[in-house]
Amino acid sequence: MNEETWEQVRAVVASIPPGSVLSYGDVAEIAGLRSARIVGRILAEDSADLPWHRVLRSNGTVAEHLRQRQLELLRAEGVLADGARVSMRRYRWTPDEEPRPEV
DNA sequence: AAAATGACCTGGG
DNA sequence: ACCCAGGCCATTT
Repeated sequence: MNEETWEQVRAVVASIPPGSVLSYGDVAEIAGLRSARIVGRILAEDSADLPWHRVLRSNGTVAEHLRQRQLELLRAEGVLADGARVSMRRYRWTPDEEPRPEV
């Protein structure tokens, strides 16, 4: 894993504002990578000082072993999950977006 | 060197 | 909702 992409990915994740989320694939795309797996791998390795909970699967679910923790952290900033699934429609972040329309 | 393993994604039936 | 196939790619067996 080269140093550069590692920092790229971290920078992208760090830039996600509270109350919004991105998928692993989104992060990969923004960071200029071709694989979402790499993003997951980097976060798995070291996510200590990042808002890692704002990154989830493209379908709004999260990995089993993180489910409790991640949804709780998201709930704390206003991102509500319907059961095990977060609505990407509502919370997905795009850098230029305006206030989201209701439901 | 070859195969398995992930905090993954997309498209199809 | 379900299952499956194929793509993805660094790291570890």
